Amino acid sequence: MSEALELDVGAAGDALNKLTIVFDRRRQVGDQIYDALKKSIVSLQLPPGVSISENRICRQIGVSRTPVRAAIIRLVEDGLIEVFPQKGSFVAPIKLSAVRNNHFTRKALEIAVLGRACLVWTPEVAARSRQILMRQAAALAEGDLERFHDLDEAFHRSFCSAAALEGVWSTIQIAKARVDRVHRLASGQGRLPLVITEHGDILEALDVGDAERAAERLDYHLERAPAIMETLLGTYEKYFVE
Amino acid sequence: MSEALELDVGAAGDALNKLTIVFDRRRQVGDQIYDALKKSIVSLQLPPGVSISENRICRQIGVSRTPVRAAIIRLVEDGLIEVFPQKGSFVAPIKLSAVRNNHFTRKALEIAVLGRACLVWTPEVAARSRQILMRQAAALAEGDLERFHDLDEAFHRSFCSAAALEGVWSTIQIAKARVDRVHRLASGQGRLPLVITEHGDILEALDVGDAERAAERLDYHLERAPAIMETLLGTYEKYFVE
DNA sequence: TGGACCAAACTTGTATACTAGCATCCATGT
DNA sequence: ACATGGATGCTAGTATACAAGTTTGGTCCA
Repeated sequence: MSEALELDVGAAGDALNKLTIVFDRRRQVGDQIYDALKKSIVSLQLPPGVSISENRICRQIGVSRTPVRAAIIRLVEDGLIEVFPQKGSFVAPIKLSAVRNNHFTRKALEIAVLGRACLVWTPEVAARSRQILMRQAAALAEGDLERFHDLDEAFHRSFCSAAALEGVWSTIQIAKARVDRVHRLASGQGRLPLVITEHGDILEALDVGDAERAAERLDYHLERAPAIMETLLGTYEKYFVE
Repeated sequence: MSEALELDVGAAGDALNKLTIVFDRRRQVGDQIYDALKKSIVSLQLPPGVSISENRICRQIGVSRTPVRAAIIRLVEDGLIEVFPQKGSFVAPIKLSAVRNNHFTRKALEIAVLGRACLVWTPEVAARSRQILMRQAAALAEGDLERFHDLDEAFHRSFCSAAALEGVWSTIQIAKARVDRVHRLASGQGRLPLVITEHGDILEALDVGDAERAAERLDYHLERAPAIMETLLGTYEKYFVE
């Protein structure tokens, strides 16, 4: 049993951003709010600076403040929301220093995982990654950006599965969440087809067992977003700090 | 203004574990409870399996359930507490798979950071790390284990400062928290003086600019705890799962 | 003595009420 | 006109009350 609710989260004076939450009574309310808010923030549907008033949100989706607060606590931990006691809670700006640090973190971990994956790279696991890549290409062709990003995540995650290091993914995911908004901004530049190409390059290197080249290709792939970021600083000045 | 309170957190039937919280009215209650609980869990003062009843804790330290819940939410995120709805909350057992994954994570990140630190290794930053090491040796000589572990953390963290990657430390810290209990168990084996030696080895390699050897020494240093863990599985069987 | 059942005492999840700090705006006084 | 002070309504932090499910322990009966 589930019901759809619509959440208006527009900041005063800003354009209204609508966030739809489909409630599933079996899952805890707090978890669902967390997922919905996180997705909206990472996808920039809730841009940096927007007010996340506990009262307004809980009124609009018809629950109490308690589960909303639980979700916000976790999002603060994720670095996606900033809370100023007695003043308000806001979608965190994109901190340049945090982007640098978490980009480093993500790259170091993904490259390390890739090294392990290369050691156990078999046609079976290769097929799994390649299938995700093909679905990602299809999503791009259909213009389904949300699915594109979901499959992008699945692709990178597949190396963790291959290396039997699934638990490392949760850490990568946290670092990734802190830099993903930059990727989203960068993806507005029509470079999405290159993502498919670069993913393919990584798989090719793995297929021939060239760990070094695979790592180099992954490095290159991940390094392009920060480079593009520099060019975005002017356009989206409001989103960034430091 | 602050006041000291004592918290009995003994599980039914177990020996009582006392946790003292010194409240500082300027800081938020939830944050202080989080710090206190985290420290007690990581230090094994609150061993795996112990019940963390929200009601009992909030009654004993004289606050409401709300800030206690806030702390628990964050500790769940850290993997240190498990919550079973309508059943109870307990100090999480040490999951072998999680230890493996987070050990991998921590090692990959610390080695990557060390590589960067080596590039900018100057006598000044070397002196900072070496001073921490000396204080750690002093803490060991005095038998102050708590300070020993605090300074151990400071030592590892100093490489992040040196590499201007302070933000990476927060990620390392999370992974570290998930494996630290193993280190604590292993430290009961009288190998603490070796920690000082190994830390010194890393600094020596950095001093001569040998990045590869520094990484190798760090790898060796971090790798010994999991090795010892195998021998502890029998003794502390109750603490582990999977 | 053993088993079944029920009640009471727990657990966490959620809702509501209250507190204290901060911002804004309007009224008042100079 | 301008500055100041205060009422008002916002914020998050904390406290309390209620709901719903689980465990436990004891009692009653066979």
